[in-house]
Amino acid sequence: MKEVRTRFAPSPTGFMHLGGLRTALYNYLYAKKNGGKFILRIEDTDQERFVEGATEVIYDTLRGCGMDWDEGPDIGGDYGPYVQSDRKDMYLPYAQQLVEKGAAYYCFCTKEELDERRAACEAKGEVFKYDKHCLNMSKEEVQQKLDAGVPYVIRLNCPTEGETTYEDVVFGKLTFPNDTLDDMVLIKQDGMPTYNFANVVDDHLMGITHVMRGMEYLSSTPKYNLLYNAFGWDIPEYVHLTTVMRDAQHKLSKRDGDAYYSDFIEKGYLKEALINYLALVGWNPGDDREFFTMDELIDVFDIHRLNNSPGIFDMNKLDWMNTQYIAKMDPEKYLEMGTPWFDKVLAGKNIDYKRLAELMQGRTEVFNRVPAMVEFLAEMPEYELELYTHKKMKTNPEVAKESLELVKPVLEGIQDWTESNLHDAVMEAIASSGKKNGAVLWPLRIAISGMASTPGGAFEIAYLLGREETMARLEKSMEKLAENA
RNA sequence: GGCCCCAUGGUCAAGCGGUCUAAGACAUCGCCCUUUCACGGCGGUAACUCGGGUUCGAGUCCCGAUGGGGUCACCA
Repeated sequence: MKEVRTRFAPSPTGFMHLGGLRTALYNYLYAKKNGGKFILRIEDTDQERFVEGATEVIYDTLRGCGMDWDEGPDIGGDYGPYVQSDRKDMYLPYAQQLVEKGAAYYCFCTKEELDERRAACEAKGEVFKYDKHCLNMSKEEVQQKLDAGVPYVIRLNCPTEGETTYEDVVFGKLTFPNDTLDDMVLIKQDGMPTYNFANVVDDHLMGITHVMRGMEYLSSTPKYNLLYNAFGWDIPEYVHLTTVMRDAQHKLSKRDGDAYYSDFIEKGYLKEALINYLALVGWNPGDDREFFTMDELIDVFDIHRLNNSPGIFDMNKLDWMNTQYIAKMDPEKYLEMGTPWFDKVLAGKNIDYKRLAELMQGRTEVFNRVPAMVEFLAEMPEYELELYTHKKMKTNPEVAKESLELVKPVLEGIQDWTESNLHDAVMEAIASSGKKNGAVLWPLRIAISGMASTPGGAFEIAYLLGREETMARLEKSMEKLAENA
């Protein structure tokens, strides 16, 4: 059996779209699953779009996610170069070969002429298709123009009758009427190949066996096949992937800040969670498992379980999955990742980050939500007296006042300000007072945090705050209670 | 608009003619646990787009309608 060779062929835009990342992932998984090769090729035939540092973004993202390529621009390989602009001289001869075979032809129509004809067509509400105007030019006439240096493009000569059928792994048999096929340009006026042409030539030259790409290429694939056939090359297996959507009618988009890998990383999503979730949009293992490491994905990945209907990228589920990954991560790693987020609001506050991290790890959904959750430690927030009212805890401002009066001297008597000392002393006082735990602990926590919910109970918060700050906050809250009594 | 693709709960989805009075997960709701929140546990609400066929039998096959998406560049 032939070695499986897949490829990821992004154009360097400076950003990695999640849809693209998923395409890369599936290509990677399939290659690894079959002991094949995963190739990275940069498609930069459009010189006007060149973006500085864009290839690095691609490298960093793929490597960061654990998708190492076997051949690529930076590491080479037997089929290089792997950057299309470095291969630009390779394409014209292939196009000329097609012209000789009669499968393609020179076209001297100018852009302006074409635009005019296109506009006229649209005005009549018709679909514009190149009319093969230059197809029947005599050989001599063509040569004459070529010799005279008249600018030209080379076009594919598509059939106008019949239909083309091909097989796609996820969509099955696909049939297109030939009269909808446009004579696409193969070589542009500047001598560079078009994306479509370079793609076919490169895929063949690089021995790509499985072409996995977005389904937006579904309807141009018949033209690709025309090319393969004209050259007498083997047609690769096609695996068209559905679109990753934001909702039923929109793709993930740049505008909403939810399209790029970097957007998510900056918000504090873990790349492992992102990859894991992304793998599940449009594919499933056939059983109930949802958590996978890269190696596990390689193990279970099956190209035949790819879905053929578009999937919506569910932020809710991503959040949930991210929460799970964070909860399971190494505590030291959490501390390391969480520290910059703590620093945003707690820098210079002398808070025990290690303890804070322990308390926060199980409550963190996405790191960018961390600062808002811990900010109260830096400064006591303004709060409403209503916070003291909690039916289940059997407390209200009245009860709170009493409870705090009970607890204050106890706290003052604690020598060594540790959580367990705090706990033991206060619990003992509560027990001997005959009060309910909640009726004391809820008010205490409110009094020193000003928050309905905090990343820990009264003792944890008191510990984090330290003795001095805790007592200061407590006294202030007691005054507030007294004033409003 | 032409052509192409798609169609199970709010979302991801299992299902590949009978075992579907349709699995699981997220979200949502309720209860339990608990010094808050969260975690966790238990339970609930919630779907085969519609209409024709084919068949003894259809979520599963066919046709049509509807809805959604894609594509129609000397962009990739």
